[in-house]
Amino acid sequence: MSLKIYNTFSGEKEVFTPIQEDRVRMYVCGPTVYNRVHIGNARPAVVFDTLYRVLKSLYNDVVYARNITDIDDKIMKAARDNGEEITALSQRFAQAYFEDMLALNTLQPDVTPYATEHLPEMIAMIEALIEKGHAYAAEGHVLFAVESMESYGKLSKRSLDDMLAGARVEVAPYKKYAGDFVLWKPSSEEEPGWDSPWGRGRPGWHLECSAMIKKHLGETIDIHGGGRDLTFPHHENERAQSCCANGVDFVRYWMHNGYVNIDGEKMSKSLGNFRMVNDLLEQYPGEVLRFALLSAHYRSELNFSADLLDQAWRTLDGLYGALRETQSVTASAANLEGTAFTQALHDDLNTPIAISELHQLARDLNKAAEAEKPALKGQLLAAGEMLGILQMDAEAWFKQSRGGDAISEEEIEALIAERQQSKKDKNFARADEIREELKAKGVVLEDSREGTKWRRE
RNA sequence: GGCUAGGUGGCAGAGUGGUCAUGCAGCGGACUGCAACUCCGUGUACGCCGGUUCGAUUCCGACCCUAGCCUCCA
Repeated sequence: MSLKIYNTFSGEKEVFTPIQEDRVRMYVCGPTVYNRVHIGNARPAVVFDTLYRVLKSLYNDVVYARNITDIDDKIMKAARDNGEEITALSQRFAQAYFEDMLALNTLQPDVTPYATEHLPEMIAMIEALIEKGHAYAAEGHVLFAVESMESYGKLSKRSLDDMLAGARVEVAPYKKYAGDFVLWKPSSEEEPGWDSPWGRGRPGWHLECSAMIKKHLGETIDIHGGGRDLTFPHHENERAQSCCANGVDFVRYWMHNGYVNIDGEKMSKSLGNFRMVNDLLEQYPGEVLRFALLSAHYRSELNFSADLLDQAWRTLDGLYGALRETQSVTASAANLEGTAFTQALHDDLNTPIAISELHQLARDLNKAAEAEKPALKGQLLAAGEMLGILQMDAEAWFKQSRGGDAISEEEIEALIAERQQSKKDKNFARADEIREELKAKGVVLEDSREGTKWRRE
């Protein structure tokens, strides 16, 4: 048993070894709360939630932190546009985020730190950086001097020269070097701000994660995750701040998930081609969204479409079908250790392979002799739990609404009863008529020895 | 321009130097009053051109194409 993780820093798949035995500290970048989140934002939440489940199955002491960025220029702008208090707006969208993520069956992280609650820690970190010669104050700003760090750029694999050669940004006059980034910036009267040794102002974006990681997880953590687009500049800068301020290694394993694309293009707030989780949840169960996100390997790009979601839904139907057929079977406790399913997840979280094993388990369960069913059902449920799926009551899964104004359960049951009588009377014409009538309303009937089951589709 | 990924069957999506991914859809069969579910069977797939090799989708090189980062961004 050994978990392997692809480390962005080394560019290789590595055997995962925690700093301390049986103890793992993981941090994942959470949302900036100025908007509902889109499905692309949901991907890291789902991916690292799955990793969290795997880690918990392997280690006793796992702490997972995911932050809320509640101070940011975009939040300030949104609040101004709405004529709303910043805190009211950020709290509203933080709450919305929690609801969306809950719908995707993500477990609650152990720690959810807020940027605005860590100003003293951030200011202390800046002071340490200035003291050690890695930062300087200029015109109310404090900047990180990237040239002061020899390995700056190593995470994102770029050299300062390359970056400046391709730079499309005007260099602010207070910067000593074009690549320097902001640790602290001044706030005007109407802007939110905190008192600091450099005047009233607010922190740069990267600083909060550095400060919160140090406070909640320690100076060196095991895993730091987030979307691929955070590699640079966000994580590169976090790394610079933390390494230089603390003088020790910052992160052992850096993990980055690929994008969710729409029509082959990255989905992003700035492109305006995003699909909001909240909107999608009106048409699809959260479990379908989650499954769709796990259907590709986390480092691959995932092309998002209605077709993808429909396929995900049908696939889950198939898996739930096996559970529905064995509803009377009591699942026995399962040990997934050493199974192909577990091996797949331990191989850099290969969820597509893990899912293919789920299909194998479902097929085995469908074919199994009675005596073998409890064990197989237990395995299927345990594997599903590791992926955060298949935990719903199977009957309820098939009866849940699939959007639109649906026929009620009472009406369905009444028609099924009528059909049952028609069949008894050998009135198959009427029986078929009812089948067709229900099918037109999105209800499929399945006859079996035990009676008639139905599901929406 | 610099840097980084990637191009797999109708679709989604793994993987590998030499019988098989897997799923959805399709087709054939079993089952069924009819269906559905389920089960069984079924597919000339690996961007293009060279090279290495007994053998390459998998290794090497060139080329074409796509996406991403270099600016807020999961």
